[in-house]
Amino acid sequence: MAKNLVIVESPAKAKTIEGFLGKEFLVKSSFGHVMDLSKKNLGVDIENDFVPNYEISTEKKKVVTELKKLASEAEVIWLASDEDREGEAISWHLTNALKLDEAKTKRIVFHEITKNAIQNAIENPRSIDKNLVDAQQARRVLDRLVGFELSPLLWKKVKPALSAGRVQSVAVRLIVEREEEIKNFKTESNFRVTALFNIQNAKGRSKLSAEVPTRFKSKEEALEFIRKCKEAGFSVKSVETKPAKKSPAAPFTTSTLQQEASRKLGYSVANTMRVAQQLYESGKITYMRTDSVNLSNLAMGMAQDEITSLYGENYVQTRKYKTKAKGAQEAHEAIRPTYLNNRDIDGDASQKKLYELIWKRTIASQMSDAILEKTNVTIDVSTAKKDFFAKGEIVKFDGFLKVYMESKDDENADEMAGVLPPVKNGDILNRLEIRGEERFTQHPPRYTEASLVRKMEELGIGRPSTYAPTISTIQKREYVIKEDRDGVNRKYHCIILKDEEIKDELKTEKTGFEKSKLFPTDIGTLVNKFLIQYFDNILDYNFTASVEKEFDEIAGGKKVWNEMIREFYGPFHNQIEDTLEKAKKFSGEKLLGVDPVSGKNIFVKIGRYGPLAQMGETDTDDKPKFAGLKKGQSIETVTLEEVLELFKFPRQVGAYEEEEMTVAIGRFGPYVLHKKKFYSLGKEDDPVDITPERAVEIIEEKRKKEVENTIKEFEQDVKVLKGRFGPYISIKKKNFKIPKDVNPEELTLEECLKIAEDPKNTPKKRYVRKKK
DNA sequence: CAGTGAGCGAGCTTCCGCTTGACTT
Repeated sequence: MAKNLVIVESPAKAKTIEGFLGKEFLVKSSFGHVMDLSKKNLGVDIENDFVPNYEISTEKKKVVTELKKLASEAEVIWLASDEDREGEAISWHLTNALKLDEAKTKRIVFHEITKNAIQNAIENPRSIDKNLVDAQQARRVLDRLVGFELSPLLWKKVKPALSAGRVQSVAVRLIVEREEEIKNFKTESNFRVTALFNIQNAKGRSKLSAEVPTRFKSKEEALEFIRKCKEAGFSVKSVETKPAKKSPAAPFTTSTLQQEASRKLGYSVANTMRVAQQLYESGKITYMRTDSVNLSNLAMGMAQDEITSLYGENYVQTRKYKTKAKGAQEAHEAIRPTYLNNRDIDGDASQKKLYELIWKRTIASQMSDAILEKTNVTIDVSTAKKDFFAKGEIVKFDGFLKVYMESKDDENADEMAGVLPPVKNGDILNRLEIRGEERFTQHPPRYTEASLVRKMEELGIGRPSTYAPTISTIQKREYVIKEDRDGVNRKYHCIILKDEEIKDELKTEKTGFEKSKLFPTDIGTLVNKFLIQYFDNILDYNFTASVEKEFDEIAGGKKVWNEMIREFYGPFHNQIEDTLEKAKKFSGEKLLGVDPVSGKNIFVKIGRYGPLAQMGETDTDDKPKFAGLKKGQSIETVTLEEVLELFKFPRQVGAYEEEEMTVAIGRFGPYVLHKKKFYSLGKEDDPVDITPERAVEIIEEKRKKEVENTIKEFEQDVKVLKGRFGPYISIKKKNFKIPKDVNPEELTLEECLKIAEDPKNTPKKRYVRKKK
């Protein structure tokens, strides 16, 4: 029996550490928090100093039982959860849940998983820092109070099953406000004049491209300048060179890994985390949920060796990076390969790609600066005051650029200047072509998942472990949708001077194309408007920062946690009560126009099931007619014509097999109804003008699929079917799983009925959210 | 998945952070 029980948060970490500690130590994991506020109710006793009602989380009962048993058998229990607010609380909850004897219990912390660090920790135990625990309790209780009082208010005033919280509501706000900025953005155009020159000097003949650094406000101004260029002579007025350097980016944190994997590999935030988890579990990288840019001395040594052997000593420049993130807790190392001499790994393609990215970023972070030389050439135009400029950049020493270059969100923000041909003062240039192109100002970019994470980190909102879940929550609640949008064609003017001729052309370019961007939905916009109107203090971008400051004071022993909560809750709860009383139902109703046939008003608004159109008033005797908006339509942009189309459903499209086919638009999109069965229309089908032939085709397609998915069919209501999770038995629309040792091909009717009777094969009545 | 929408009212939804598998129709 082991004398010592060490408890860490993650099982992968437990495995590693056990190797360092030897036989006397058993290392186990708590799998994160084991206790949390009661899920059934508020979980906080408002009347009684906000005493939290903690429960052992249902999914943690098993591990708690096991740890309790092991703890009772051990002589010393070492609580080795992370050294941050949450980690301290985990240790404290463990002492309570496992009923640990204080005399036998020691709290230890380490920042890196090395033998030295861990042995050092064992030699320097401490006790649980109750102030830090209290800071966590304040954080937890505040989030619960905000979430569980705001959400029910939304159910009453806006729509059921909505949610609000300190983090998610601000994330939605960012996206809604960015969309407003874009809507209000006035595009302006100006003219950019560029030139291509021929240059002949002692060093030979070459080409040089240059541009006028200031833009021309109008076509006339650009044209006037280009006319002058037609008669002008061009010569080099000055050549300036100056040294410059570039430094590598810091090693990855969760947030920067998500951003780079998104830009360079096109991964979603959730995908990045899934793949990183796999790499972590197989021991290939260090922990992937971290806000630290710090590398251990061990890692820096490994990097130094690897860089020396691959590129030579002059490429090594070890560096310690400092975090810039607000509220960083730095309980872990930066994300890096466990062994830096492994340049590639075994694994699937996505693991290999992500690993390579992490390897490059880590190695580059310990490499020399790149030494550059920047050159600016000014070209005089003999007939005009304005000059042309050419910018060049040469790499004198590549340094870290040999391995890795961080990418940017805005691809054309910083165009890499190329290499310039050799030029000197007084060189004469011959113009080949001069162009004046109309350019447009651009609205601020929409957020991607990854750029939203970066913004949240900048505001100190959310933690590495919650970035991905938060982004998924706001999409699940349908506050925000991630999608592509087609661009539109835009005409622009282009003036070209070639030889002695000036041409004015009208060209076309595609603009506004969006790929995997976050757009607010009608519901997101409405909920945000409601929250801003009544709870601007909670939605304030600085709310988290200001409560964090108070949590720090609690952690420092300068404040008592439930007094802080009391000061917050009093006014907050009054706000809730006030809003409950004063705010009317918030539906975002908008009068769109009048139905030309009936003369009734047509409104659009948010209903119980989402955006809808309404014909007629609700407060008259005549019942109004309703129609849900189609997917992709929005209250903001839908037109009267489009809404009138919606009221044409359900419509008959003809008969098939002597029964009517009806097309309508339901909760899950347009469908054909035939013999009481539903057939969803395809993406390319337009329900307005679908032909009877196409409707029949859709019906037949689905029937064919059903046949393909049927393994066996007994009586009409007893079937063995192929599903998403393998074969199953369907009896009168109820589904039953097939035991593993049964071959579904060989099932008989009696066996099926018998399986259906066995209670362990019946589907669990688990609550499943209807929203995807 | 299920094809609604007024109003009535029962009974449901909900937060953030720390961790992974078990399980789904």
